[in-house]
Amino acid sequence: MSVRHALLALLSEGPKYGLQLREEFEANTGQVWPLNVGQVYTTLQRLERDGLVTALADTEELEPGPQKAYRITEAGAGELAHWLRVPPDLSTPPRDDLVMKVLIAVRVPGTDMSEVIQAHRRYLIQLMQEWTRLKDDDNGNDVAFALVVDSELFRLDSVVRWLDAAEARLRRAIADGWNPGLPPAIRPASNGLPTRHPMGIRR
Amino acid sequence: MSVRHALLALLSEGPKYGLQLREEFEANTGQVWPLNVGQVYTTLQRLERDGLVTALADTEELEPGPQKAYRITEAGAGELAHWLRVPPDLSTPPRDDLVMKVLIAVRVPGTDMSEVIQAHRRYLIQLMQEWTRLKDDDNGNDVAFALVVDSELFRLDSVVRWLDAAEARLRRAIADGWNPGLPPAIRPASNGLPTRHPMGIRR
DNA sequence: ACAGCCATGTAACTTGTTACATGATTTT
DNA sequence: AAAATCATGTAACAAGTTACATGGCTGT
Repeated sequence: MSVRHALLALLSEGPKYGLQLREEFEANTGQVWPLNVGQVYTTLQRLERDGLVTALADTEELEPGPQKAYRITEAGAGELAHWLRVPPDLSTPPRDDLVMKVLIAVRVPGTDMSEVIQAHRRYLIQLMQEWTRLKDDDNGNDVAFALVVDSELFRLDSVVRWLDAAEARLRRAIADGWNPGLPPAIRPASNGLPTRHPMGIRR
Repeated sequence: MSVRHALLALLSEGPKYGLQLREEFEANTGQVWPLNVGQVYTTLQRLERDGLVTALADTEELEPGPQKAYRITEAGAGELAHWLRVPPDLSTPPRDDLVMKVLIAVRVPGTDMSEVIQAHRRYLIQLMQEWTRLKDDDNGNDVAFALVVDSELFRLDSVVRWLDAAEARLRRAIADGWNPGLPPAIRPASNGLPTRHPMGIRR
């Protein structure tokens, strides 16, 4: 969702072309987040269509050759500044695959919830160890790399801690006779109330 | 990406139809993760196309009416069991919008990195407070709600801690004379080596 | 009869993916 | 001249979003 703005930001330093944008994007994220070239070109097309960017005329080419450079526009710079200033709407949290898997595992007949949790926990720990080793090897040389790896390590750590909390809570709930998927009526009765999002956003 | 498997899991309890699947999905995630109906139908079509699910014949309808129920197949149950058992490949971490924004903010001329970080930090703290209040109000009544909200709280907390660490690290780096976007040559020289992903995956 | 909900679907669009096609330039 | 790599693009698909269309059923 933010590749668009990332390209805009790189272009705010001066006119650049497709492959160059990909290279700088990947360098700027410590080579941890690959960016496929196809998306660069389609995104540039959309940016141009939306007037945030303009293709350089042949007469003002940076270098001879097949490169097709783009320059950010006034509107583009405005959009970028706005994006930097305003936090995105996070009132409906993103669906998380692993959380979903755990919530679902307890409903699927014949599934050992703890086994699912522990298998994933082991995998997460292993990943964290590998990232930590890579970070130590780099030894703070590449600031972007350190920042991106840190973000991943912080995230993985929070997932592991959630897994532990979730397992404990589920154990307790099940011991208390909680049934995750109380067989719902085929056509559940409506209570007549509009569905209300917990954060107060009416859908 | 996992709505597909979530629907498969719900269908593993017995035949169900579109709107019912959406209702149970949202109930199972504490009404925190909305699921749009259109996606339910298109996902069911893909599941049927892939042989993981079959539409019930009219002669075996659950109830008279316009509902169109689906039943999980052997292949579907197998796919579901596999998904539950095997952790997903996380060796290339997902791009995170906020991390990207910070990495980019330091490159955009005329941007106060600390201001961007602090504005987002305040917003995250506020969100965490709202979720915490909602969770307290519910008082552990809805286990699914508590688990989903916890996952969000854990995640937001890790983001806040990353923001703090990132700001400190960036301050230090800048003080040491680090320049995020050393003006790259228009056509950067290739070092001849294949781009290597940090985790060892060759792209 | 008609308003409103239940239920299924489709259209148009964005973002992202992998894979392939096509030239231009540089290297061997 | 051939091979490699630089550079731009397109096609096809998956997954997600919002919005709209269409019918059946229910309650007033």
